[in-house]
Amino acid sequence: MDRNLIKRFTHFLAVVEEGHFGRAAARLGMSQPPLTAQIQMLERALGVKLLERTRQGARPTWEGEVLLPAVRRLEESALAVEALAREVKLGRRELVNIGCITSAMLKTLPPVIRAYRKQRPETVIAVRELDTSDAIEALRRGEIDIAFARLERDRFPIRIAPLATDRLVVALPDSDPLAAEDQIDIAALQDRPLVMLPRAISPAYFDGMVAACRVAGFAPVPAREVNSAMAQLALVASGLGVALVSSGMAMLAPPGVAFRPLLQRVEAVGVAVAWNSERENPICREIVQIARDIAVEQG
Amino acid sequence: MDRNLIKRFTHFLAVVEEGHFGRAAARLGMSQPPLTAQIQMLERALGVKLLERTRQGARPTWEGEVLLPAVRRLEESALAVEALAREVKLGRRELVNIGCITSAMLKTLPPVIRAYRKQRPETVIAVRELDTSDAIEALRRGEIDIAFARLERDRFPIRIAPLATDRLVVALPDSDPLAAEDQIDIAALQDRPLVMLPRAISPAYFDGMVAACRVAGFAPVPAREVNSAMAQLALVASGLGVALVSSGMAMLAPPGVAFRPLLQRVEAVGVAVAWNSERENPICREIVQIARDIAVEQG
DNA sequence: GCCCGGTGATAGGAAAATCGTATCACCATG
DNA sequence: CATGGTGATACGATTTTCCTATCACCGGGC
Repeated sequence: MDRNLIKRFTHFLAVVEEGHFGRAAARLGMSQPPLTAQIQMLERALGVKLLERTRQGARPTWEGEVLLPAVRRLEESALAVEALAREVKLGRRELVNIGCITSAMLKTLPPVIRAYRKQRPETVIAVRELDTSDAIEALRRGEIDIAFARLERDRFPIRIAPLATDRLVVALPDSDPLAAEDQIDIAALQDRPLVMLPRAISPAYFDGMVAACRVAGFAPVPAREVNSAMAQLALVASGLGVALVSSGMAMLAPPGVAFRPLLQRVEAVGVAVAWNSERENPICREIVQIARDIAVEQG
Repeated sequence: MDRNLIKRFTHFLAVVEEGHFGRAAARLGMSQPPLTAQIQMLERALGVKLLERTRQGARPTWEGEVLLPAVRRLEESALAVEALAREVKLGRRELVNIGCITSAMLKTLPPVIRAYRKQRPETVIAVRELDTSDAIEALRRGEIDIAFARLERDRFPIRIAPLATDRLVVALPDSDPLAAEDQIDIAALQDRPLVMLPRAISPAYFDGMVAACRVAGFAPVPAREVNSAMAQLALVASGLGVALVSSGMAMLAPPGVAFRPLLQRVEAVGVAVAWNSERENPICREIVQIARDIAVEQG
């Protein structure tokens, strides 16, 4: 990747938003001619014209329009990093806040909450659905006290207790020929478009899935990326691809989707309960213990 | 924003992933000393030490760990822009970004996508799960082209086409005595703790539910608020309360939860397809038309 | 038709950023 | 003690980015 292009994409966005090279330059704190030069360099590097220039200013070409949403997300990611860095520099809760990934929401969490509630009926329990990476971050910042997420090791100050191993299963459109089989050889997915979650959302899921495909001799080709496990299932139901998902998702019975186990028993990183050791308190300890006990009972 | 920092964040990520300045430099196609310099400039600019240096290489500090997920998202955004630019250059693809609320994810969206795909197999469809308020924002900013959300009227520049009416149903723990009934009088919920979504997430759902309870002579007491429909169901399954949810959620068939219709037919704001009239394009028009046609067929 | 003003593009040079090679400082290991 | 591996420092070269000044083009008004 040519990293010098990254900044230029944000310049492109400024011009689109201002619709005018001069005003965009002012906003970026520079003069107009070098901004023109940067946009032209970007266009040359991509081999695509991104802006139509008129006397009334500039507006995106069709190609520019297609790129725009992704460029916006890049800008927002950069702003998010910047904002987070500011907060980290400054360094700073109640009740028990639990974060939980989608696939643990209906399988792992309810029995834990039921048991905890028997012991501590007066504690307020708040639950948020979060993906693994957001859950880790929320633990660090003290926004949640406990997380149920797909993690395999401690990372100071986050401590974990593994609750279960997990397996990957195939989610298919129920009209798919492969759905007629009881089990599916992972190699059969070689040329199939895969609906995947980005690595950032759940690194363990992503790495486990990539590793399993590689062992079978191919690199998974992401046909689509989506931002949630539910969206993954929706695209499968829409016929846009198949997905390797955790077995926890098979507890849902969404119409249009068939779940099939893999012929190869592909272990995935299971759900663990996690907490921030710097913010450990009796409630945390109790919930963690309950989660462990239940995991042992369930084998 | 200091745009020169963006590239350096991606350098930081490479060092973390390699755990070694030398190997990270090789991966980035540069030599080690300037990489060291770039990281130090980044640390100085942020006023935060991001990496501990040891003889065995480098690993992130606590602060570095906190920033890491956001930096990963930045890197992936950049890769996504690059990948999309490549596709745009080849002129092969059009991209349509769709946002969809959870309850429409498996009921409304798949048939629309299936139909559209028959007409335009070369169009790339990207789907994101968003709640109603986020979907409106994303439409305004042009991050998505189409949204399926719970809306009842236009709000310039957002235009909508209603697709369906909807009804509220009761979600109960399946062991609940009330689950034995075929239909439930809403008044029976008067003293039951309700698991609710905040108004901000879906104003239409909230207002419809509050209105129905008031007609029955009581104000709903939110025992719990959660951030997603999935978390709502998880708390019901955990025995922490009951919920009034849209009938679309019953399609998930989650374990531990029973869905029962209300005795009173309580209409709720249904799912509508929405688009930004300032960014209207042929693809939007086609998808909106397909969604309408399907809604009419389904009655 | 002519003039004017607004827009982005071009030109040339200066400044800043980024880079490379060479070397250093430190530390663990044998 | 010698060696090797790591990141840091030093210095100079190269590349990138920037600025001011000016140009080319075009539409609108008179």
